[in-house]
Amino acid sequence: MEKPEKCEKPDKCAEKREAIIQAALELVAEQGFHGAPMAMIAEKAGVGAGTIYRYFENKDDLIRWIYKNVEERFVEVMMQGYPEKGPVRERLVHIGTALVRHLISEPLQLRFVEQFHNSPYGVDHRREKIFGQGRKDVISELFDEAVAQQIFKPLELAILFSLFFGPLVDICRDHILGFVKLDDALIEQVVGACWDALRR
Amino acid sequence: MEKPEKCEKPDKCAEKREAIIQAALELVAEQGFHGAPMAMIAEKAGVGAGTIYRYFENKDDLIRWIYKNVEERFVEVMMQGYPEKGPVRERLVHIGTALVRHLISEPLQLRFVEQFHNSPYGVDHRREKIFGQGRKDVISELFDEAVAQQIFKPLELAILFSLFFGPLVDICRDHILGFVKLDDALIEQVVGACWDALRR
Amino acid sequence: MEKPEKCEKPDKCAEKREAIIQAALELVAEQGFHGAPMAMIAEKAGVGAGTIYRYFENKDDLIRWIYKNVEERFVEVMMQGYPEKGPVRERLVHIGTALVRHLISEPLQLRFVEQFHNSPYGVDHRREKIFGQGRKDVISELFDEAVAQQIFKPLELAILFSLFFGPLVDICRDHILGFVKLDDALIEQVVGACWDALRR
Amino acid sequence: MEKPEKCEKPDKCAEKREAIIQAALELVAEQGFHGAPMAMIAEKAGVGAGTIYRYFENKDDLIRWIYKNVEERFVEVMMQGYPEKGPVRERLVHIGTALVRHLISEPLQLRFVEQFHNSPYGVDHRREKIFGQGRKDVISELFDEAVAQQIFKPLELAILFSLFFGPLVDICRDHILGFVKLDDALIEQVVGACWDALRR
DNA sequence: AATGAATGAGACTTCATTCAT
DNA sequence: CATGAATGAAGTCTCATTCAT
Repeated sequence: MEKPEKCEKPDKCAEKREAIIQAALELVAEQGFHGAPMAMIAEKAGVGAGTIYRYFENKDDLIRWIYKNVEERFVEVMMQGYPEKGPVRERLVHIGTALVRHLISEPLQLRFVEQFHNSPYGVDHRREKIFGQGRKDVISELFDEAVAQQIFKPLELAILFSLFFGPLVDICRDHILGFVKLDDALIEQVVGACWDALRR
Repeated sequence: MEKPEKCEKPDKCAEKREAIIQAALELVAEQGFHGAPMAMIAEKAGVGAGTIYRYFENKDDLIRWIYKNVEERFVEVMMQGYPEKGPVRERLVHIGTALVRHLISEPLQLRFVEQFHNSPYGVDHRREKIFGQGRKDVISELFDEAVAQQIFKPLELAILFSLFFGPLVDICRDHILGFVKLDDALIEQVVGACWDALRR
Repeated sequence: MEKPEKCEKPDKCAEKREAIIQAALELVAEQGFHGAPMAMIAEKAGVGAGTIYRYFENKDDLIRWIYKNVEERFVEVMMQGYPEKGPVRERLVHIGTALVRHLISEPLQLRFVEQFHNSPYGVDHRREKIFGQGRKDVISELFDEAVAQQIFKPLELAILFSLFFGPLVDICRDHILGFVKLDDALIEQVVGACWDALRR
Repeated sequence: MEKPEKCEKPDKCAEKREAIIQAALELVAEQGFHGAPMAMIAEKAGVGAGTIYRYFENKDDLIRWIYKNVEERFVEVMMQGYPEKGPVRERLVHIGTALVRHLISEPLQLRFVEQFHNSPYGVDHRREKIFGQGRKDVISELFDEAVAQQIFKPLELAILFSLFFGPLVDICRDHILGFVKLDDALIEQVVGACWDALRR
């Protein structure tokens, strides 16, 4: 992930960039898009309003960039300690558990992603994700493999993803909002339930 | 679906009300809240800008009213032909199938509801829904019963709901956006998968 | 004061007219012009919004008509029991006392008049009053006479009026708003003070 | 007359602020509140519509700020050259004369204040002025002293103020509107008349 | 490179007035 | 005649973006 703008003092610049991103992330996560005007983001980041435009073309660009980063972070987390050689179930449980643990430890990221999905760009993004499958990622490969081995139900990838990730994200949201209280045991049960949905 | 405003000429009034509701529903569903200014709603409905305010106190009121109605419609649909005396699985499959059929036949309603959930009122609404369980509805009762009979996993209602309804809604969205193509056979499979997630 | 609109059922019409006038008077007096929209006046008067326009050309016309009536009422009150043959002081005290008594017994009329004086028409009205002295009224004659007899200071009528009526109206307003408490004795003192201002 | 908003370039900012204040003062004075929409104020001030909101939170804030300043200016003017040690009559005449001279030289300020007094805030302001007499000002002290020395009639402060200031303001308004023509001699006579109203 | 004051399009809402019923 | 639903111009205020410093 290269920095889209050149900068002579990398440290200083990276700092400001990060401050802007963090401020925008927090505001959008906590107040929604409509509660995150550029002026407020700038103030919270401790920079001038015009400065944001030196790092991002416009508000959309900023938002999209944050989304991309957060999503990549999700993948990183799921790949950390991924038992590449383990059986399908172990690999899937690892992914689900890692994701849930991350989401509830980074509530702002989850809330941001949810805000993003409902917006003009949300749909575009998902379209690109599903159809622009240029590069098969590890998770897609796992699902494909499980289908091929007749461990999973013979369904399209998009559907399998919804069956597995949909409930996990919903339940994490409920945890963050205080509607349910996840602990290690419960996480295991929930991930297990999602596994059941996929299993033949 | 009662008419909250008095009106001397029910026909004419109901027409305009419906036109406003339909216009707002479409615009919000297709463009998001941010793409549905009151002036545009009025124009699409073929009424003057001020006319909306004869039927709804303000924009929030309009949006909430639509949401409430759409949600009630969802429940109605799920309850239509509900096999009250049938086994748990049959009842659950009926609910899931009916919901999916309705959602993909009324794509605007689904998109609207998704937009609504991300907004200042979205969270409040869910909170009230989960904690203000004054009146147990038929669906909650079904789930409670299935847990008591040890047919479902022993999990909280909120979690069971996420496991069952979360993927269904996600997949319907993907169908609407053209990412997957649901037919009767596929619907059955998907609902079956969600059942598997709940089953002990 | 003829009724500007013809009407076949004088009773019914007069009733509606009065209701409209009373409603407008109250609303303007209590909430100011900005708190008295036509729709609210109509509702308070128990008539349709459009009905007002059968009796008055527009809002300005309504307001002006009320003002004219209220002002005429003031004159009537001051002329009631007016000691035409009495000495100047007695006549003036009668006028002042009668006015004060009326104003504090009809707070709405006072408040309305004050609202009226500050408005686009307020100035026009005063201009006409001062320069369009076509018909000398009794009060102007009294002041002229008092000046001629060298009882009053040799000042213009407009100034003498301000010296006498200005404080009286102000003090009545303060009474209505609860800032001072007028009783018969105090009224006498205040009118006496205003007399002192005029006296040579 | 402190600047309530911070600004890095005092000169430029103060200029715009002043332009906005002057524009609002003129429009309100000449056309009333109803004739002074924010867009018109902005245009007259030669700034963008949104700019006003960098200096004032909202329209009320702008109006109140102007009023406060104008009122303070009135007090300043009356206190300039105030003969603190002189006899009561001299002090009072100074106050009255200074006020009248100022009002007729700054007709916009007088008209503005009169507009202000008739408005939702007008009454509140007067109430606070009369009852919230936390800090006795010089003028109140003068009146209190004159009552104590039995120079003035034994009346409440609010009444004495109405007797003295009421006619002065009214007459200044008439001068501004061209109904009377004040000169030094006439001012002296009028102030003298108001003194007579107070004197025992 | 950074700032933040300035901008003005556009959002929501109100209300005097009209006109079909 | 009376009604009140409908209208749309106009009001207040917000905010993404620009640009002089």
